Amino acid sequence: MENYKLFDAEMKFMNIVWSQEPLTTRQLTEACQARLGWKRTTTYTVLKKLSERGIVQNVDSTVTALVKREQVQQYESEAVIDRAFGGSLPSFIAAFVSGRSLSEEDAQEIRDLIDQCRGKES
Amino acid sequence: MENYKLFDAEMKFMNIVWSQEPLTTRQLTEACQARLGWKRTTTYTVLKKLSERGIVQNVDSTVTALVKREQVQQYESEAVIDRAFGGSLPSFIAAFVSGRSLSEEDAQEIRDLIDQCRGKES
DNA sequence: AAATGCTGTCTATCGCGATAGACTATAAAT
DNA sequence: ATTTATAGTCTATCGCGATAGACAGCATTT
Repeated sequence: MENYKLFDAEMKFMNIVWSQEPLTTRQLTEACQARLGWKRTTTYTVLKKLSERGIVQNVDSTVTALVKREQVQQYESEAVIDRAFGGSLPSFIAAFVSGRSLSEEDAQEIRDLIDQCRGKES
Repeated sequence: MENYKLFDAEMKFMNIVWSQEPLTTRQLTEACQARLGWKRTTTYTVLKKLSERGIVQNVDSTVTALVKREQVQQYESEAVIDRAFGGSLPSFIAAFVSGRSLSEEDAQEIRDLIDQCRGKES
């Protein structure tokens, strides 16, 4: 638990892990081959790197995530908002929806999130 | 107008340009020195790169942005949501607000954005 | 004219992410 | 025991972002 920053290749890799875990290293290399076009050893290289960082685990050829998708997403959301939006969530949302329209489902879900988030601090 | 992707150093640079434009190259190198610790030539290198990509302009030692902050923000918001949130804005917002609370101003601003975004398509 | 100063470019170094080939270890099959 | 297959590591290459030093062009100053 330190650095949840994932680089592009790592993020693609983790998206596969999260959506299919637990999975064997064999399944993993095959999935990375099929979906990302990676060679077997490339998958192992990334796997090793992420294992050392405590993001995933490989025990007896079974790979599982140690860090939840939500944790990485929390990091990512904060990072981009700091980096390009001066820390403002409304700025981010304004940018995303500009020229785009939301489905009623998404709109409602967002309203709920906002309402639910209010009214629980000093 | 093709690729609005800005790398970290470029984003920091552009944040200075956007917030102070128009500015002379001298002012720019000084601002980058003060705020980013960059040497003069580093600023020029980045400036050149971004000029070639049509992001900024340097005419008679006066630097101005050719691409608006909003355009880059639009790109950034879309990129991160694709990359890590499966294209879902609600997922992004949920991640960002988790464990955090919003000011009433931000909350209201977001509600307005969402409402305003609704009801303008088929 | 020589020296100084400022604008701007060119080239180089460093680190590192992305990718993969060569190789080792071990177990199973013949 | 030897071959074959599978798991995993180590090392290497490539590209490129980040950073900056050396240098050239051109005014202005002395």
